[in-house]
Amino acid sequence: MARTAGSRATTTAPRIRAAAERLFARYGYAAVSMRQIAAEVGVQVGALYNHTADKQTLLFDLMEGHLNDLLTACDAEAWPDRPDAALDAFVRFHIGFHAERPDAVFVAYMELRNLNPANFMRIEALRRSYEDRLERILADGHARGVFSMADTRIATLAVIGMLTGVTTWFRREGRLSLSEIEDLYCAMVQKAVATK
Amino acid sequence: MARTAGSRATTTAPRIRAAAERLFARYGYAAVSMRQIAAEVGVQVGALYNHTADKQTLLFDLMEGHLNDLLTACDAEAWPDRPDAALDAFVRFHIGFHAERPDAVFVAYMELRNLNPANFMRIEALRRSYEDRLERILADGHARGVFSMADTRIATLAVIGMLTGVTTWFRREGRLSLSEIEDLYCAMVQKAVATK
DNA sequence: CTTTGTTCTGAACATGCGTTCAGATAAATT
DNA sequence: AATTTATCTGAACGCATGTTCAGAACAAAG
Repeated sequence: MARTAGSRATTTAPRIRAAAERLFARYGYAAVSMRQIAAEVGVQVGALYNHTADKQTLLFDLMEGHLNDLLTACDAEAWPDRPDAALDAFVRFHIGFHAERPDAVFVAYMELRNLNPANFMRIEALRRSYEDRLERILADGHARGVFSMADTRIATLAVIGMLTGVTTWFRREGRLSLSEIEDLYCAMVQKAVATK
Repeated sequence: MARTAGSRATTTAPRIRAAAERLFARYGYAAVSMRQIAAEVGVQVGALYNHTADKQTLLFDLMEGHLNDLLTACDAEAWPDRPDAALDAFVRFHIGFHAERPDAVFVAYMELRNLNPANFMRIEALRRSYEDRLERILADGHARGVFSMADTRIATLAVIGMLTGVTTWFRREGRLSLSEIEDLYCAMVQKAVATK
């Protein structure tokens, strides 16, 4: 037997990515073998190499894809002009976007050390670019006297950290709905950076 | 050749743990081999098994040791009675303690998925126990009318997330000193949970 | 219906893995 | 000084790893 009926790259390639994302998120990049990914897709190991150069590239493509999706979705939002409204929008966007793709988020945040230096730098640049969008909102609010924080960069990191934490414990069946959680975080973030 | 001069368990065992912690933090548990750890210690692979049952136990012992240190240090602090002062103390304690041992923190937060279920439950219980110490401060402040947050549990998770984020970017040679960072976070955390 | 190009299988490659163990050597105890 | 115990070396175990490749099977194009 060789090639089976109905096999096509446009089908197989995304299935490989999906399987890799699931497995990397669950067990970690280094702990997952190409054979496990192949088995999940229902294909022999060798076939993977028709769709990816190697395991490292597979990881990088997942991360880059996720961060590109994030930036694209972020730029597609309708951002209010008022800084406090924009900050609310950012909090809701971040929590919502991340809650929808926990596996991608997990991989993008946990597997950085498994990237080679060149790939690491590219991913870091994308992440920094995302953080900058929040930093701009905070800096704008500060300039217009709506927010008051001693250090805008640290405030950015603090808010990102606070929001990203949600991904580690949020469960759809949990006590609170996503929009309730968004409300709570909006309130806390606003107070944290508000003018006294 | 066999056993070399000056070899003793009281020396070797901690060196194994230290090497494992460093390597696990840098490359991840699954990506590090027992042979790498042995080479770092300056010993043959087989010798590791005089000091640890297996690789999994080595990981678990590192995590458990770190969390026990954390809880012990936390309980040894002199906690002010006033909730706002206690919260400040917690912020400073958390940031300071974690900044001193970045490798242990990294391992304890990133390698949870490499624990077997029984070990995972024990580590999670320790972590939850630490979170409870913050939650008690917040709940106390809420009861005494000093703090005001819609949901104490979520506020706990938000603060922990915010503080833990520091570990991912803090560098001793960075723009701000640790105590400056503690000051900034104290201010933001206090505002986030303050009565309006 | 033949040709062309794509995508698969199945097997192989060298290398590395966690773990075990017999035997050697050093330290501790008597 | 002799004996016991702890700790190490060096080699081996079976198995898994990422990657490659020849050849087979399919889909699409002419």
